[in-house]
Parts: sequence; structure tokens; C-alpha cells
Amino acid sequence: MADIARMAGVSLSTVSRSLSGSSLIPETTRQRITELARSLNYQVNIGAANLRKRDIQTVGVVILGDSMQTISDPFILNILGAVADALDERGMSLLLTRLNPQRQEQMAAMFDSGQVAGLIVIGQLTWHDYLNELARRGVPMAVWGACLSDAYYPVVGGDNATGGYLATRHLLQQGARRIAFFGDISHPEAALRHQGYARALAEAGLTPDPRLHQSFLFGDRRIRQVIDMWLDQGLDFDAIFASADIAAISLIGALNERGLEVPHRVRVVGYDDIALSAYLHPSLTSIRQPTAVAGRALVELLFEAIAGLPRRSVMLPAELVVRDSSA
Amino acid sequence: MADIARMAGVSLSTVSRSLSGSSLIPETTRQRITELARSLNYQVNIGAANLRKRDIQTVGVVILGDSMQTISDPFILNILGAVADALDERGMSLLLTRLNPQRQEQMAAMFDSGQVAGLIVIGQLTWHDYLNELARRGVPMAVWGACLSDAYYPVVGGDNATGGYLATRHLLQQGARRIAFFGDISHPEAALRHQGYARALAEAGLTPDPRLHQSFLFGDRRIRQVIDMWLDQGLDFDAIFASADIAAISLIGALNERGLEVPHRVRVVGYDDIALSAYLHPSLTSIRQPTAVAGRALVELLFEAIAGLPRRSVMLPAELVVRDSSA
DNA sequence: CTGAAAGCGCTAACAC
DNA sequence: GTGTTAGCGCTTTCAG
Repeated sequence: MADIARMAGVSLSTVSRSLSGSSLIPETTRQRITELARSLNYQVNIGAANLRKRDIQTVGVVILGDSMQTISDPFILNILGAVADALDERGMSLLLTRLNPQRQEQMAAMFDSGQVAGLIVIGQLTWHDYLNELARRGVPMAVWGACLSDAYYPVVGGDNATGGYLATRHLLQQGARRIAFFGDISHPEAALRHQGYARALAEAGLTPDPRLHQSFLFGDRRIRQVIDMWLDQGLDFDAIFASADIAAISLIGALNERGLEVPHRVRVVGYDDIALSAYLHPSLTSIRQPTAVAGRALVELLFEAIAGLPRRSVMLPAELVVRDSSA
Repeated sequence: MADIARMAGVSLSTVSRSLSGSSLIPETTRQRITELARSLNYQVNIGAANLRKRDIQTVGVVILGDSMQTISDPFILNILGAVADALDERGMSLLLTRLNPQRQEQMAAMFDSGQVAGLIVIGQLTWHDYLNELARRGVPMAVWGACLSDAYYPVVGGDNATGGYLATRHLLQQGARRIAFFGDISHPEAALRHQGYARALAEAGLTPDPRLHQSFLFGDRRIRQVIDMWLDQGLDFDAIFASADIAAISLIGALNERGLEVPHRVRVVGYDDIALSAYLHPSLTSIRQPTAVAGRALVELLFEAIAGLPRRSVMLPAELVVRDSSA
């Protein structure tokens, strides 16, 4: 910037003002400086500017992980994409971090070290208490997850109870009676989906069979093992509601392998409606969650938190998308 | 930091030195300061430190997009994950940006504005010339893509020619004779895969039929239209080699819809070996690319570029993974 | 309208 | 070992 000032024959202040679009600077000077900057590939040093302005143009996005493995749920990554777009629209940068439970503290560090103005957390999992703690400490954030009543942080999430209800009622309407549930109910989102599942069953005069409830959601190998186990035990089931499409996909693979045709022998409904679901064979019935809206809402809520506005949460509708796997 | 200095009864320098682990500071003082920092949730302001140290702890990761749509190829996101891990190991932060061709300049801006020490670009597509231009300008970077001979930037990529060859030879060995190719050969990666495809055909005494070459890779709707078109024209084909698993998956869906069973009527091989491919029905034969190694290599090459070391490129092996779709 | 000067939070000479 | 000081690149009063 000093170079430009010298070359343009003006002071630092003038260049600074000019480049930041101050209306005090006459068009001609402004043009000259802009031109000079372009030809030098000069861009204002954002870090230094922020230091002086005491504001940060970056938001931390944290993807929470369950296992040590790379997260690859397309749904999560869809939300990430939506958040990236929404942040982009506001001219904010996105600092990405993936965290597993062993490194909780790193989450706060991003904020405490002045790297980011706030945090968007994707995947609430079992971090509820820690997130509450951070929020109490005044770390601005917005979380994708279940809208827990005792959450001290703003949440954007789907209507998981309704989603679970819709999925299960649909299966019942298709004639299913012995519906298994796949999902880790230690995660609030899955727990709510399970509530909806139970409610739909109750309405049909049925009660959930605990033997048909499986907590292992991630890890396709384990999903296959469960199917094997059920079949070997002669357990009776004619439908499965899986709390994530990626689990449903593994399930369908395992069922096919054991000769149980989907949907004729076993109907399957997933959750999230990831892009691939429509192109599977059979295509997968699922509960759609509006990820684009979610991304926008997360960013909006985070900005409200940063601005010190009262915390609020957003619950997005869940929509049943019927395809072949439940026909 | 000033607070801590005052509370600890020492000078700013002592706190700074202590927190950055200088061996000059005695254990006892160091302990006291560390303790104080922890209790105040204090973390050194990275931006200010970097400004002073004139070094940046952040790397920009750019995901290049073809269309205006959110990118959601799991393979790309796998590499992103691997890069994130590798960066993490080195204590670097990851600034994520998604760019489409309309906003090329933003890529340089990340570096010029001092936000990042260098760029990792995922998805070379048709950006080759622009990437070369940046590299010439001295922007440190590393690119996932095809190892082009006239690339002025370091590249990490799979052995696309061999991958294409392996896929096609495998199909030929399975008895296929009329093998279609799906992939946009304006992208260097796909072009190399097509070369391998042509070579395998040549070895079998066959020549590629241009009518069986389809450039549309993204957009499942278009893929279906192509299948419809081929069938309506009575075009003869008994196998398809698709330059991406996500395309192969759409293809299989479209084929099934038209009653062409995979693999009995049409064999299919994809590329990338995304996680889902193993769990499809039929499971998808594909060419595996080692994403974890790729992530590590990209980071390594970027650091070499930043350090001013001579540019080099890394070509990773392509491995055929045989599954049901080509049986 | 424009320039001089102070200072954002931190580190690194350079003294003591 | 420790403190003092200058200054990283920028913005913003405050004078002119």
C-alpha cells in the first residue's frame, strides 16, 4: 500500500480511503489508485485491516465427527456447501475444521484466538453440553441439530419428530407391520425421529419391538452384521426406517445380498434425501431436509448472535419423498 | 495479553515468550502464566501474531466448479477431507472457497490479500491456463488434476491413462465389444482416461465409435436423456466406462429404468471408487484413486512451493476394483 | 478533500 | 532472564 501511495503521489490515508470506497475521494484519484492496485495485483491485507478495525471477516465452520474416520455423509457436506454459499453472499470467509470428541477445546480456540467471528457447528451429536458451555461463555454460534429445549445456543434443524412420524406412517400405510428402526438415539436428532416412529406405531395400535431397534448407524460393515444377525435369529421384520440415507443404502445392499428383495420383501425409508438416493436401484424413499434453507438460516442466526440479538432457533419442515424402496 | 502480564506481574514480552514456549522462561513463571491464560480462556491472537511474524498459518483450499450448482461429488469431498487432515497435522488452518468460472480472480485474491500462504486447488477442469498464469505470478499452489506436461504448477493426480486402460481392458476381458465412454474430455483428466480407453480398444483390434462417446458427465437428467437417445436410435452397446462414479450411478439407474439389466445386458465401470459404490446394487466396479495419499501429497507439494523448492508433481497409481456391475 | 500520527495485538531485536 | 521499544499493514481520528 505504501508503494501505491508513493507511485500515485498521495498519502497512505488517501489510498486506504480510496480502496475502501470512501466517498471523500474524487473519482479521478480513485480511478488512478484502483488502476495502480490492479496492475500490481495488490489487495488490501485483510488481516492487518481486521486487526485495526477490530472485526473479523471469517466464520469458523466445525464439522463434528463421531469416529476417528473422515466424515463423508453427503448430507452433512450438502449443508456445508449451503453454508459456504450463504457466507459467500455476505463476503465472509469460511475456516473449516473437523473435530472429533478428543479435541473439543480446539473449537473454542478458533474463536478465542481471534481467528473467527463465530462458529457454525454442523452435527450436534452428543456435544450438547459442551456447546451449551461455549454459548454461556459468550462464543457466538449456530448449530445444525435438534432443537433441544434446554439449548442455550441457536439451533437450525429439521422437524425430526414429524419426519420420523411421516416415514413410519407411510410404511404402515404401505402395509408394513414389523418396522425396524436404525439410528443412534444418543444423538438428539435420531432420538426425535425415533419418537415420531413410536408415535406412528402407537396410532396404528402397535408398539416398537426393542429387538428391532439398532443403534449402530455408521459403519457399513456393522450394518450388514446386524442384518445377518436378525436373519440368523429368525427375527421377523417387513420394513426398516433408517435415520440416514447412507445407512439405508448399506441396509439395502445387505438385504439384497441375503436375498431379501427391496421393497417386495422389506420396505425401506431413509432420512436426509441425499442426491444419490434418487438414482439408486431401487430408488430410495426418504425424508427431505431443505439444506439450502438450512445453510442460509445458520448463517443468519450466527450473525444475530454476533450482533448480540436474542437467541432464536429455526425448525425446518420435513417432507416425505416417496420412491421405489417403499412401494 | 496485557491483562495477563499485569496479573502475573511481568512484562508483555515475558508473557509472549512464555506462551510461545521459549526456553528462556523458568518453569515456575511459565506455569503461572499458562494457568492464568487458561483461566481467562485466553489464546494468542493469531492474526496479530502473524502480522508481526510475517507468516500465515492458513492455506486456501479452492474447489473448482463447473456449473453454478453446489458441487457434491463425494470424491472431491474425500480429497477435501484428506487435505484437511494433512493440514491439521501441520497445525495449519483451512480456508475453504468454492469457485465457478465466473469468479476466477477471487482465487488470486485469497493469496494477494494475505489471507493464505498458498492455495490447494481441487479439480483442474478447464482452468489450466489460469492456473499457469497464477503460478507464473508466484502464487504458491498445488493442484489435484491431470499431470499436464506444460503445467507450471505442481500437480497431484491419478494415473488417468492407466486407469482408463484398466477399466476398458477389464470390460473387454469380460466379453464386451461395444464399449461407450462417458466423460467430458475438455477436462484433462477425462481426456487421459479416454486415451487409455482408446488404447485398450486398439489392443483388442477395435476402434472407438464416436457415437458411443458422451461428454455430458454432470447432471443426472442429461445422462438419462443420453441413454434414452441411444436406445431410441437403436445404438448398439454392451458396456459403459464412465469417467466418474456419480455418473455411473446415474447411468445404472437409467439403464434399469429402460429394462437393460446391469451387468447382464450392459456392463458398467466407473471411476474414483467412492464409498457408496461398494454398497450399490449391483455394486459398482471402479478405478480407485488413493485420496488419503493425495491429500497428504497436495499439502506437501504446497509447502515445497511456499519454501521455494523446485516444482514437482506426483502421480498416484490407479487400481481396478472389480465388483458386480461388470461381472 | 488530504496528510500526519496514533494504535490494533503481537513478536523480536536490543539493551539491561 | 527480563523489560523496553520499534514496527508488522492497515484504518481512523484529528488537524489542516
